[in-house]
Amino acid sequence: MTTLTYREVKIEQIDEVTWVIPPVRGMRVPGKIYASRKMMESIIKEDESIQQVMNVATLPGIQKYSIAMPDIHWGYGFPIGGVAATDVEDGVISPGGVGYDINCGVRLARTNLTYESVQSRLEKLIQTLFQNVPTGVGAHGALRKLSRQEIKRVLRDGAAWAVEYGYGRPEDLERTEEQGRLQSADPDAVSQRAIERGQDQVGTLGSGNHFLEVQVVQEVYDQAAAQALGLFQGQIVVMIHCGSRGLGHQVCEDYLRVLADATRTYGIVLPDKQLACAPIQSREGRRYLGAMAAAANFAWANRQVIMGLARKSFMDALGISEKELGFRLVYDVCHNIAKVEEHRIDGTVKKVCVHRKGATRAFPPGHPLTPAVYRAVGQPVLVPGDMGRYSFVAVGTERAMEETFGSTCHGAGRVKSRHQALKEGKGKDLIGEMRKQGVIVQARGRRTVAEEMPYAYKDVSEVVDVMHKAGISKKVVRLKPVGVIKG
DNA sequence: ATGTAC
Repeated sequence: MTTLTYREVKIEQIDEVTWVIPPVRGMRVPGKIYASRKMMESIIKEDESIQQVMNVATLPGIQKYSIAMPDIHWGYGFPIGGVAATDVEDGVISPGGVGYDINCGVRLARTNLTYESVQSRLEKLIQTLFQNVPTGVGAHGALRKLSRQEIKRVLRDGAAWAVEYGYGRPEDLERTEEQGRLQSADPDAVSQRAIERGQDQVGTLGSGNHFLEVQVVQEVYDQAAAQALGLFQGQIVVMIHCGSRGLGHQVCEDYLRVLADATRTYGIVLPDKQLACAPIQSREGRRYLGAMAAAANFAWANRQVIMGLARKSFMDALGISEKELGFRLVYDVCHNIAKVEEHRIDGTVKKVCVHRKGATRAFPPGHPLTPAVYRAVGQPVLVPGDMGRYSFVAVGTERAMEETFGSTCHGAGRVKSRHQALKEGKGKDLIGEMRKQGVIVQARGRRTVAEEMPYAYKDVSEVVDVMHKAGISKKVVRLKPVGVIKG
């Protein structure tokens, strides 16, 4: 074991994949980072994210540790790949701890199909998906434009709204984190402008790192868990990664302003303005939590509708029945959210507000919030990688409850900036290169493809392996993309 | 992430 120095602070390695930052300069708790030594060295060099872990540790009411996953990188105020739990009674809530894309998340659907059986018709399938699921920054028009009243129902009911309209089955809800609906949602706390932005965007994918991928189960690490999740080697599955679109973005923007004022009102002293926050029990704090929950519900409805569009695309493109297809939700996780949960701290169960920003809930086998169908194996964890290599499915553990407020990593993390990736991708036939590697890509813009190419990302397997070694989440399967639609 | 700047 060893130490590394960051801005004159000695970061101590406590085991192969865990590092602790001592509480210095106003930190109320230590920092804890999961990473290999190699990763840790590059994290220290790369950006401000270690400083952000330390900044988060100064927040009023923070419990145990300011935590970061191996896919940590710089974000607005809080690092992306960070977890912070604050005491519900005397702690704060911060929009920076959730991020702009409220309930950005991932959903995985399984099918009865094998790669072998669809390989020759894959081109048509990807084209059909691209036609049916609107992609791109301003993507709109998957459904008729919804009235303001209807959007309020989306904000209140989440995924259940979409199921009611035929974009899924009631059992999908049992396989969605929080059953696809936070009851604390307060649609009246969402601005008129945010609602207007959402009216035409339910069922749209968006841009950036958002995607819909047709993938193949490439390797099974845990046969029993894979079977419980309905997964098998060679199987075709669909991964959907997107969030709350313009509506969630507007909610974040609106409340950053509100909470910047609240920070002053309540006399909270912060090392960085971007950590703007308010006591959870304050009027401003409660209102943000209500609006955030409403935006989270919008994101669940969005992913549920997209899944419905994908199901229909499969049936149409392949000319098969619903029964032959066997399209079923495996699970849907949030990557960007703050939620009130119960956790054991110093031997007593306490209500805390867990901010997960670029982190995944990873509840263990037996936990009451792990769906009954997965109670024996643990809550599924979905970790997208890059569009060329692979993504992972894992499950949560008891260790996660003890050490990370039931949380694990969420993705690969960038290794190159968007700008740098764009520069290097210029003049290259990136889509052609992907095709040679067996991945059909359909995208709205060439720029997004360049920004999102595999070389722009770290190897997600290294990230997942760190969390596996730490015992926080357990690998179940690896998924290889064969078709991608993007913004 | 985002009607990529009110």
